[in-house]
Amino acid sequence: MKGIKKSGVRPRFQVIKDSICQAIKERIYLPDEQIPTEYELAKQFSVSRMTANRAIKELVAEGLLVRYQGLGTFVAMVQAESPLLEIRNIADEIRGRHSVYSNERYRLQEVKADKELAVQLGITPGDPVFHSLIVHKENGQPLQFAERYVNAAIVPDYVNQDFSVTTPSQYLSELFPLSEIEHIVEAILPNFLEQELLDISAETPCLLVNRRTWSANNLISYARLVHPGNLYRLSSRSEI
Amino acid sequence: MKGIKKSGVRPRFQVIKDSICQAIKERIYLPDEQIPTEYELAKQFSVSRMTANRAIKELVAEGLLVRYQGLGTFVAMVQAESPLLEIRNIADEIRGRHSVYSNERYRLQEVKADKELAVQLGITPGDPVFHSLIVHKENGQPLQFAERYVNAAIVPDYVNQDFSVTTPSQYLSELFPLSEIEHIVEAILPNFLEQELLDISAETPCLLVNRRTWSANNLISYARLVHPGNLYRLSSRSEI
DNA sequence: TGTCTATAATTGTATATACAATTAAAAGAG
DNA sequence: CTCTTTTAATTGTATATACAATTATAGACA
Repeated sequence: MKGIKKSGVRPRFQVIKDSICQAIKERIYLPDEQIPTEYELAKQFSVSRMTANRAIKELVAEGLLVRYQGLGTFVAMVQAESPLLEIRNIADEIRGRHSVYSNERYRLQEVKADKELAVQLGITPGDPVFHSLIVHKENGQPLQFAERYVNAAIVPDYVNQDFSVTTPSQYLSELFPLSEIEHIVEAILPNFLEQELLDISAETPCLLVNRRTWSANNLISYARLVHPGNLYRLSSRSEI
Repeated sequence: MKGIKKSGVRPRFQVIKDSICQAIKERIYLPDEQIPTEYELAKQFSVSRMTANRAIKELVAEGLLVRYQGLGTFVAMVQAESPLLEIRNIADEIRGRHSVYSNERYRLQEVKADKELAVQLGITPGDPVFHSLIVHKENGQPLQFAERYVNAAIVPDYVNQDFSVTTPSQYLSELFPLSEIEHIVEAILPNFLEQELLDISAETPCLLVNRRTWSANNLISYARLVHPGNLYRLSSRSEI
């Protein structure tokens, strides 16, 4: 009969994973410390480099390790520190609270990308982009300053749309189905325009959500969503 | 700085992943439908079976596909994108990799819960809690002000631990395996103590991560993690 | 008919090898 | 000394190959 030993045999890559996990847990490998290279692990466990590579690659995916090409593999600095956040459409969020949603649209025009914007959109400074600016309000109180830049080379007709009948995100999602989305959250103080439109003081800290969207590997848009810190939070609660 | 769209060549396994992703998205492959076998994909994309295997294995890890040995690979039934995004600290990218970690511990003592803390921990004002305060630093620069309150009624020995050999999170996670976790992120201006310990001005906006943890329906701890907004960001990037 | 068996299909694991890409450090040039 | 170039170390990707494990099914057999 074969197959009996199967239940007892752990795959070799799993043995390596377990060993590294335990070493991290027992603080034999400390945070940010370099662990043995693939070559060394392969020798140590008498496996091929590919098998050691698989073990490490999976641990990286699980967040226990980080690795840098040319440098090595290191124990992740912050274990289990990554929150899950829900970033929702602001209008839905406001309506979900049974509040009155409204907005004010301030601009929709073609501009030339400055240096920073060019970096964000992966284009060349001076390239044309479409710029729109909307302030979303809850019960008349400004809750989000939403500035969006769209790559004009990819979406040339964006500026000609009538966004009173459709919405920018609706228009974009139909023509350019979302393939990838990036959010970066940071804390800032509002600039003058943001102070004015959000009706807040210069000392009110704000949550800034930077959002970039891709469609079929094209970087379509970059949005800057500014929220007054005293009115808006990102939260999540999850079972493990 | 990379991490932006790889402009040059896309790895072959990535091309296969993209192709399958898109086919799922466009409902060319329907939920529960079998997709081509590794052998067929390898032939179709003119790659080795190992490369096709990698593409599929990663899509399985991402939840788009499920596979059964001996049967085949199928489109996952639940394509329900949770709006929850896993957000990770990208302090590494901001600071670069030449970092030396250190921390300073300021307190570990039993205190009585005030009204606000009692609300957070679901206890009665005056109940005992353990309070610890650590400032995490890299290259001597303060990066996180971490204030943690632990319910003393549930974890009575917390204050007696020697946290130079173990860590608070390690101790807690072993005795009280995490069952639920809540994060609330907001933007604040630092109070005087935070300014001092983080070595920032009163005008530096900060990201505050409020974290509460549960174990077996007991509210174990409440942590207040304050990060200077210019050094700390939360980021997520996900394929759809 | 019902049950066991062999087989084909498919995924799972493992190896040896090769070359590319990235990084830090050493070596060299001025 | 400073700047540039080269080199070594390490991870990233890719291939060809082999055999193991699992599953459904077709076929053999009683």
